[in-house]
This record gives sequence, C-alpha cells and structure tokens, in this order.
Amino acid sequence: MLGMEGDLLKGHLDAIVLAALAGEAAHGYAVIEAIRRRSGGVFNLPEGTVYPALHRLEKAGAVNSDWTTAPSGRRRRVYALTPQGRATLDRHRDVWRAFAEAVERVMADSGGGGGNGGGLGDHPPPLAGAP
Amino acid sequence: MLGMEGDLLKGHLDAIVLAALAGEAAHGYAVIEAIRRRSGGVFNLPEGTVYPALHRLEKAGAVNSDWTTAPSGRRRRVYALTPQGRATLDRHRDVWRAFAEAVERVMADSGGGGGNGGGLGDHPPPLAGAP
DNA sequence: CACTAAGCCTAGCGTCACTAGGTGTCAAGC
DNA sequence: GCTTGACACCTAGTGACGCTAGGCTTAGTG
Repeated sequence: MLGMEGDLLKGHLDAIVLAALAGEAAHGYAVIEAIRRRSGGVFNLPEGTVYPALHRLEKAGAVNSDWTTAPSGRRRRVYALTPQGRATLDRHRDVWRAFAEAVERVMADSGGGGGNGGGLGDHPPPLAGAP
Repeated sequence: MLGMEGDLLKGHLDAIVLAALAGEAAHGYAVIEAIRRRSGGVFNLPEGTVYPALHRLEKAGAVNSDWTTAPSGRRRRVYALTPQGRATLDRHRDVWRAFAEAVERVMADSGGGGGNGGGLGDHPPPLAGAP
C-alpha cells in the first residue's frame, strides 16, 4: 500500500480543484469524481478534503456557487470558476511547472534515475485518501 | 513574489534530500546548496528545514553520518545514503512520478493548459524559503 | 422498513515545513 | 582587537492544512 505516504498534495490541492472546475462547472461530489477519474485513480480525495477547499476558494473569490436542483430532485451546490479563479489557476499552473521541474532537476542524475522513462497511461494505486 | 505559496514540498522533502545525497555524500550545508543549485534556485531551503530532515532520515536508517574535519579546520557532519536509503529514494521517485503525472493529467485540458510548452531551462524565483 | 448511494457539512487531530533563536569557528575589514 | 560575515551545526515552538470521523438529508431498491 502506498496510502501511508504523507500529505503529498499539501499546497497543490487548490490547483487541482480549480483545474477540475476549469472545463465546466460542477458540484462538490462531481469534483471529487472528476479528480479521481482524471488522475487515473491516483487522487481519491475524501469529502472532508474537497468541501473545505471549495469553501475556502469561494471565500477567496476564485469560485462562486449556485444551489440547483438536479433532475433527480436532489439539491446540489454547483461551483464555477470566476475570472479571478481562472487567473489563480493559471498562476497555480505556473507554480506547479516550476515546482515539478525543480523536483525533476534535483532527482535527475544520481545515476539510477532517468532510466524509468515510460510508465504513462497506467492506473497506479491511490496515493491519497482511501476509505 | 511567489514565496507566499504554502508548503508545496510537504511530503516531498525526504525525496529531495535523499536525491541530493544520491550522487555523493555531503554535509548539511552542502546539501542545502546542492538542492538550491540543482533546482535552479527554486528550492532555497532554510537550515531549520534540512537538518531535522537529515536527522529524521538517519533515525529511519536511510542515511548515516560521520563527523569529519574539513581542510579548513571546521567540523562537519557528512551524510551518506545507506542501501536502504537508496531503496527509499527509488520508492520516492516512483511515488513522485505517479503524483506528478496525476497532477499533470488533472491540469491537462481545461482549454488553456498544454499550450505553455517551453519555459524549461530558466531560473525562476524561489518558491520556498527566502531569508 | 432497512439499506445503499448520492450529496452536503464541520469540529478537531496530526503532521511537518518553517520561524526564530541559539552555539561556535574562521577569514577579512577597520 | 573587535566587528562583520560566511560557514556549520542544532532545536523548541508555531501554524497551516489535509484528513479523520462524525452527522445530516433525500432518492432509489430489496
């Protein structure tokens, strides 16, 4: 099991949630599923992680929410990116690139590294959240 | 300033420190400089971050240390990876790949993304620690 | 009716990078 | 000689924040 790996996405959660909303508005539960699906099952975030993040983002003005009633009759709170949220996402993306490249540079060399190469397209086990 | 971005490397610090030691043994201060140099200045980690990490890694058996006296006459504690540490690094690398790919997948799409393209090779401002 | 899935919410915990402060050595400047 | 600054190490305490663990409601299914 890899679930024991600590808070890997500490500081990256906002970026991930915003990215999940970039394509189209969605309600909280759908955000969770979108993240799980898009990440290939790697990010299986519990509700207690995503809902507070959405509230935080709304308070910060990055998203706004509307209560709607789904065709099934259930009430949902649908979140959408604001223009400011889109800008925040862009900034997060830049920060992410810089961060990822930096980690890659530090890890590159050391002999063993690099060789890996492929690996894309698989469905690795979740790294976070596993109820 | 980007320094305000929270604990981006929460959970990734061990991997970074281990990677910095993968090439050759080094003392704490040199580890800090190696990380800063290799990351292109992005990771400018304060001592209060790296020393506890090294102690933690030593207690975990991933590195061992030897007190030496530098030609300059100063006492240094030189850390080296143990075989177990090398295995830990490999595991961290795998976890990192999975994590990074997952984030990339979540961020990819949303229209704006992907287009960025270049940007590699620059020396962006530090994301963490800047005294 | 019981039970599951959908859908939302929040108080509190635990982790861990970072702040802020401390020690001591060596070289250079005034 | 005394201060400044780089080198080199250490640690107690703080704070942010993802996550656990709980609780709530409604719709479908047996």
